[in-house]
Amino acid sequence: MNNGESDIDARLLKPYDPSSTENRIYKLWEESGLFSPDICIEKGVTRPDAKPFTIMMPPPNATGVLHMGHALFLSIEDIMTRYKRMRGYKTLWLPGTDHAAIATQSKVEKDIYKKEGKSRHDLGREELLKRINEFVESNRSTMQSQMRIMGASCDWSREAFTLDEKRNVAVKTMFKKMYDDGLIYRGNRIVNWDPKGQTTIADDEIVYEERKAKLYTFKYSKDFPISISTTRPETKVGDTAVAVHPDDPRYKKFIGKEYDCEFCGVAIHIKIVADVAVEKDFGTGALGVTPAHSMTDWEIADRHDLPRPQVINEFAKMMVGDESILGKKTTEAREVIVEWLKSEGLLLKEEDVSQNVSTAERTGGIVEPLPKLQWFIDVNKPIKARGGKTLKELMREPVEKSEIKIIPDYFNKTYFHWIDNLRDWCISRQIWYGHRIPVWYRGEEIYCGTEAPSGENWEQDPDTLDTWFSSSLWTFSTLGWPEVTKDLEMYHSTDVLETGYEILFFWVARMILMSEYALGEIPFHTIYLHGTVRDGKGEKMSKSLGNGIDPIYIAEKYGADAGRMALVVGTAPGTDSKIDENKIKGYKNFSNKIWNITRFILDNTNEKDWNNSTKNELTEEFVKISEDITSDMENYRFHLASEKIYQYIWHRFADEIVEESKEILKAGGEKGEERKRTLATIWVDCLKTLHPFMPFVTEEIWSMLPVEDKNLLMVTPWPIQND
RNA sequence: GCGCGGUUAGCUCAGUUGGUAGAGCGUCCCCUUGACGUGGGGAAGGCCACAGGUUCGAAUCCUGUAUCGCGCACCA
Repeated sequence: MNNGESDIDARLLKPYDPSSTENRIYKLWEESGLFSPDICIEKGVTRPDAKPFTIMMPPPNATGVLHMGHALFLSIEDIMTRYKRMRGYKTLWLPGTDHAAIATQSKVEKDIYKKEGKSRHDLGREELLKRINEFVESNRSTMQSQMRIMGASCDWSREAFTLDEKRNVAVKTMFKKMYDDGLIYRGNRIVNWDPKGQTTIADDEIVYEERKAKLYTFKYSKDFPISISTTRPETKVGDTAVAVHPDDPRYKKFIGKEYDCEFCGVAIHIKIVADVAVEKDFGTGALGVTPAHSMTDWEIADRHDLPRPQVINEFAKMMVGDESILGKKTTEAREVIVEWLKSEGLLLKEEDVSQNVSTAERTGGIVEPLPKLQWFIDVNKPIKARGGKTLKELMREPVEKSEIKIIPDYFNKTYFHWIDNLRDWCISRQIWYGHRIPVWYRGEEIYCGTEAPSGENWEQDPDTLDTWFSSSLWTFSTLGWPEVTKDLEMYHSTDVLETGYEILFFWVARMILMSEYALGEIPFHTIYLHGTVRDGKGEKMSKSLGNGIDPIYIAEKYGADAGRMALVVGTAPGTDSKIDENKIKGYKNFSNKIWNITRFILDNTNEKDWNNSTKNELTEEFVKISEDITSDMENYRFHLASEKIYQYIWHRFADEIVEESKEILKAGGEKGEERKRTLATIWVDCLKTLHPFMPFVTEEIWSMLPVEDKNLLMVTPWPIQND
């Protein structure tokens, strides 16, 4: 080569090959220990008094392998982490996985049933849990190796699992604390019951499906004065009232009256009540109130002190009536009752309507609202230790006061809207996989504690906790709480919570709740919400659709660097994106481009050029760009920062500066010497700036540069060190 | 029903505090130039959904309309 002054690394003579590079580089990083902030201090790359920067990884569900959505969040969080680490922060990105109680158990149950034809009851609690644990362990290690493939620079030494022993201590401690404060109570209340999964589910675990249904209009009996409409006549055997709007002139005269009816062989007692929840214009303007099997009716019953007989059981079968309906499925009973109405001449109208049917997200079962004895968290009870504020207020205030900033900010409104509609949180689940409720019973006695009570004949509550209970403790349970550890003091409150907007409520809001309640501080000051990664057609990628693109396949084919860039460039926070293999290919080409830029510069420079940085128009131009990019990084505009460095490197540095350098270098002389130093100076800073986005190829190139006293690029200071 | 968001080049999308529009991919033409053909040079292509308003000036702010998407609530 022209000067022959430096020996080019043999690797550079071939096109860049990510597959032979990335694994090796990751090993290098991991073996250096520098993902851990402690080691960074030990090795002198971070000052002991540096400010901490902390991200808790949203733990992926232990149900499967990583998909593109995970690849997106891993990329964004790794970008933030690497950037802050290079800025000198005591940087902690703590990884973990979520046991995802219902999702995991139902997956394993399904698999076992398919393979062995056995139900969980055939296996028993112990055996099922053993199987689930095996399944989870194997998934966890798969996911961990996948995160390594993506280049995640997280601190594996602190890795956590929402169902490990330490997290179990945190869960039990929190439960007891809330129980003692009267925030957790056991109550017989209406819940969403999934007859298929045989468990309660949260409001957020319901998926509405639009279906066709028939709306029947009828009277309970011939002498009943008001007709009502329903799509579920079978529930009417559980009616205790008819509600009308207080201002409805048609029904005013009936308010307060009571009637005894014989409805399909069941004696019912109906009181006419006035309630503003009733819409005058819907149906007949009169609502048959079934307190035990409808959420809104339950609330009406609260307001009017109505009895709430349960007429449908946990298997969605009728509990009352004669042999014509007793024990029958609700759908069968419906037909019987409709026939009865017809034969009695009570049916006035039958019309086709479409309605939203509540189904369980995980099992697809039709949700049957039922009264059940369950554990709840009271979100409206004033808490003495928190100045009489309620949990709702504790969730609302930090966002209201901008102590917590949501990016993009239009999610603030969604957040407040959700809080306003929030009801008490049902936290008990009738499944086996999860944190067991730390409550024991003996006759009438009840005991709540982190350990079983002493004495004979105590029986622990068989239920487990909603998986979100344990994940809501994530920002501090990962740091050792309830123990006051050094980590907890150093890294909590954390800095950024990066996650998908779809779990703003399930998870993010509840972390705010728990942190404010237990520690009296915010769990993080910034919430960065990313969108959903969709396929080329704009459909949500899912296993059931079979349209998922495996990020590992992408990493193998194009390199993790290319995949990361494709996911990040131009993807504004909060907006959905489509994955496009062509785009990824483009960034693979970019990897090769910077590979060859390096070859050109190394070909034309000497060791001294790399250790004698210079300052001139070109270097100053890059400083400006670098400052601009730094400002983007500080303001979470990674989609712009990544694009800018890409633009600069390819279309300014390579296309123009390198091109014009060919002439200048040929001419030689002092100008040529200065140009060599310029190229080296700018290129060093380009690699640093690009490193958070494309860590592998930049680290690999860095290792080949004749820069003196260099450390790994991942801990080399960022070009701009002031904000 | 309530709320939120999108509507910008053929496609996918950026556009930070208002200063008459950008990228990637695609298309067309040219270039076997010593870093790279996974490349280089050039070109075409947009009344920034529509209608008003504020402003010296609007893709950007305000009002309304259309349309697509999402969230919540829910019809008993």
